Amino acid sequence: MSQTETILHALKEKSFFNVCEESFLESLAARGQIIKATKGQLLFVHQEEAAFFYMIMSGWVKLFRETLDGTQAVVDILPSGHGFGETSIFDNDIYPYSAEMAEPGEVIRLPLKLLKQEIEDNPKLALNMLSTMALYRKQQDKELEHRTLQNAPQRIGCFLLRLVDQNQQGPVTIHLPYDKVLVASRLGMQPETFSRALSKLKNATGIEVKGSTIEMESLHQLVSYSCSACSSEFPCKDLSAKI
Amino acid sequence: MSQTETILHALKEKSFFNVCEESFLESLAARGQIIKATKGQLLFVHQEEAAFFYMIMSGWVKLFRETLDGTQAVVDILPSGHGFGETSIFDNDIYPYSAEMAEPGEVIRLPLKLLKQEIEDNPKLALNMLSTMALYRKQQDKELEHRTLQNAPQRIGCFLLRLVDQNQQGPVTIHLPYDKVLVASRLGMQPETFSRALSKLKNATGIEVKGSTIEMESLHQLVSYSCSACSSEFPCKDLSAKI
DNA sequence: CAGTTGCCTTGACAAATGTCAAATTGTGCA
DNA sequence: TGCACAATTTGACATTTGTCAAGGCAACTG
Repeated sequence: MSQTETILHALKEKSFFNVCEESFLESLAARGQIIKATKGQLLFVHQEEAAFFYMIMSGWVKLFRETLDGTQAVVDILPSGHGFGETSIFDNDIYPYSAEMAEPGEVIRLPLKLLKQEIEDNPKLALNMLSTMALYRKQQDKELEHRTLQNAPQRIGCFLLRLVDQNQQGPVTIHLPYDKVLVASRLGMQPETFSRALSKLKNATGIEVKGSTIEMESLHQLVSYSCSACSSEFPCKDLSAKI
Repeated sequence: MSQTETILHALKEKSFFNVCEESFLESLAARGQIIKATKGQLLFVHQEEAAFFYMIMSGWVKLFRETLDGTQAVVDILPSGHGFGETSIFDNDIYPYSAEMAEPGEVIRLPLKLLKQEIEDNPKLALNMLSTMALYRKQQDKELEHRTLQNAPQRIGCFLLRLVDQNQQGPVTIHLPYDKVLVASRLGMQPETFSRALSKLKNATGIEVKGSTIEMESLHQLVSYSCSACSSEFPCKDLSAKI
């Protein structure tokens, strides 16, 4: 399969684009590039002029901002299937954060101008984008709430719950999707705090921690520990916002 | 002026609606209500079905969520001129937070269905809404960043800077727009922490604090203290996102 | 297999923030 | 004016989180 065909295939998989003509997707795919990126590779930098938006084929992407002295605030860590960088269309074509590969993988790079034009020309796509942004906004609101209401062990518990099918009964095994250091930054805490908070969570809920694998009798233990400090009842209905 | 005329006038003032036909605004206004609300009055509750969106005529509105035990997380505190509740259109017609008057005032209540229909029918309005949401999202991202990178005194300094014209030279006087308790909650800290953090800020930057009035020789003192722990350089270009 | 490296954990301590109670100040009203 | 009430500040202390340094563990390399 040619690179363009691969991209076209990926675009068609996204329900976000299911309101677009085939011809548009073809011209978009023709102008796209697949980028194989190593761990830590920078994709773009905060405040830079935004010429592309991205879709993740594999690996994890960290979105972050940093101060002059290099301290980072992680905005999000996105999995395969997600898109990012597209909001710059409505923000003066400036990236609102930096992006780098947190785990090696491949991303598709697509010209933002084409998407912008299509959103202006195709009202249905604009509506899709509104839905996407509303969902993402809700998630970020919840993130902020968690930083206010939940302490470190509770945030970890909530993070774990979001990794699994929340309706499953009985024993559960969870694998951390990436480095503990990265999880820590994702949750807005230091690696040391993460390590200690995970121990506390273990003592409080009886979960088993072996390296990056976590096991428990049932989700219930985590739920009562973490969700009590959250405004949403379990099960959490928030899905991931995807482009 | 009749109530409907008052509402129509308010709608026409918003650039958000400048892409709409007069006839739409008239029918929207005809279905609107002006609500005079006392301090603390609840406008709607988190998770409730969303039938209306709102525009603030006067007073301040607090958006928040709370856990079962009543602990609150303040999402935002909005000034006169702002709209809220409209994102429910893209979120299953459910309010993503509760809203109450933080200071007495008047709000306009408008049927969400009409707006929803118009956004679906009028692509330009959809684009306006995308811009609004992108701006709001950026602000919330920055809020999250601040909670991560700035300590309490720095967050207060940043809050103060956002209250004034950032380009003015020389002496500056700032009035806190609402209760210190409310400012504290807006910044995600306890009232006691706010009080002490304000003292620290005073010692660190030499600002003068008299009740809810704050004076300083120049903004520069605040800038170097607060903006060093932020990813954006001063002056901050972020305006308020308004419907 | 030993050495190296990176990731993670632990200890010791410091700093920031929260909690509870009490003191103080400010404000509106009788 | 002076009381009553709300808002704010302060003190004392607990808890949480950060910081720096050291140690342990596991994977990788030569």
